[in-house]
Amino acid sequence: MPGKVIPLLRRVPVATKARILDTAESLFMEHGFEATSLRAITTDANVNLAAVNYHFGSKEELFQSVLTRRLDPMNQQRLALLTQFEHASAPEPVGCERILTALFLPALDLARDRSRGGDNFLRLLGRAYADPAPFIRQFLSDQYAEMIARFKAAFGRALPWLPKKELSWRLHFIMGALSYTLAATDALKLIAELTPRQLNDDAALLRRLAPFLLAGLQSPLAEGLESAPEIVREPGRERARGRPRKR
Amino acid sequence: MPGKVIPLLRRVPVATKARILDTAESLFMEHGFEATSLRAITTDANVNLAAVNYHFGSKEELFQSVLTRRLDPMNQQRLALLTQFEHASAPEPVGCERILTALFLPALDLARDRSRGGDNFLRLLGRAYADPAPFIRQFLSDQYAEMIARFKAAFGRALPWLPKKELSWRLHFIMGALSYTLAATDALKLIAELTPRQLNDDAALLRRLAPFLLAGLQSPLAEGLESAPEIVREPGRERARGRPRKR
DNA sequence: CCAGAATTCAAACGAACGTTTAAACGATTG
DNA sequence: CAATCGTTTAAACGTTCGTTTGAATTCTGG
Repeated sequence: MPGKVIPLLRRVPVATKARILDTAESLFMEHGFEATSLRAITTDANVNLAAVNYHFGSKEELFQSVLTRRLDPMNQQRLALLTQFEHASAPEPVGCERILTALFLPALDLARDRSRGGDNFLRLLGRAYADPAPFIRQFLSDQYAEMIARFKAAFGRALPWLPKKELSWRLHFIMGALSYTLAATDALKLIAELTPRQLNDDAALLRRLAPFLLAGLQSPLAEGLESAPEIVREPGRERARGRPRKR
Repeated sequence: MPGKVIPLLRRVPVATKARILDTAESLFMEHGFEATSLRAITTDANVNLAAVNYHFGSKEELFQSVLTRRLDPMNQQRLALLTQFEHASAPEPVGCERILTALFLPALDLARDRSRGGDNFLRLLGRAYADPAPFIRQFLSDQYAEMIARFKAAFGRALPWLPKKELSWRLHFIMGALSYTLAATDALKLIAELTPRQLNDDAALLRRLAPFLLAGLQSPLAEGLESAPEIVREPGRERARGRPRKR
């Protein structure tokens, strides 16, 4: 085992590495981590099978590289934007809407940019969130830790009346809705009569999602669900209370 | 190929099938579909390796059986509850809150019932939503089609001022937040200082989620995100506009 | 221009996968 | 009891997987 090599600036290998990253991003997006083989990636990228292990070490490290390449700059943008807003509104705390904007805008920006993976990458990211593989969960936690902490603090200042615990919940819901919405755009076509173009337009999607989540975030504290009136256990059997249905 | 056999009521085989289902549910929950091998399932269930193919036909059909066993009754409960509410409030349309209750209560009921898989199953379901495998997506679409249509119509009557398209989006967000929240409860521990007990209590989770989504659902129509003030491309570099920060 | 490092390449490795097979088993039935 | 049918069993099948190897090749610095 000769150890990992740090390639200086050369011509060809850069192209190989980049081609692997692009192809891997596309295939991971389409089939998920487990179901995407290194052979499929290297074949599509027109590189040798061993190239992945040579340049990245392992399949897992390749996956992390695919994520980091886009995720790291995006989270940096989010933090920079939040900082910018904080300076602008100081000493007043930044409003919820602008915090949400700082969270969503970089994602929206990425979704629009085809040269940075466009919609595909965000979908891959959304799926990674729900992936059971421990190395993926650990990786995402590390990548997100700083950003989440900063945004949580900002929300806390914007919603001072909200208990810390409740804020945690709501932030959890926001990240969940964001991730899922990006990941599963084609799973629930049945919900919408949206045109296919609209369904794949993550930018429009994010613009719709933000006000929805803003309302939930700012909603007053409420008590829980009403208790069950009576759970009907037998499926299909419709109890004919009140006027019976004809036929 | 002697064709699939319909087992009449016998003693032992029922136990085998049930043991496979229970074990598969647990393992699929923990590692996902692809990463769970039939060998792991059959070993843990103390049955022969060939038992899965004998009783279910294939690994995919086993997975569908695992889902159907819980999902079908739950969706039937949802529909029955909605029907019940509709009868109770007729001729007035059912309010949003009660529709949401009809959607969440059966899930909450399932989460509480350890004998029906408890939290585990809902987490498995949430992950299935984001799974790229076509057979899973197709299966979920079929299973959910009727229920989604009924609930969408109900929401449409409760929110008559909302354009159909906007309603589709919001319903999409609701299902997304619900699925993701159930699936990824341990992925984002960093968001919350919730005790581990609370994190695994899907019932409490659903009770928190419902009011949050209700607020978003009922929110007035809004225009999109504010346009970008300026995306900062360089990470880390903080531009000192306005008063410069000390230090 | 040549020594040496970096990269590519074809081939193979061992392990794990889902599925199939054919025989053995065990309870039910005529 | 013998025949039968559903079930279980152990073994094997053919594939595919991620990774490793060692030689060939390409590029680079002195």
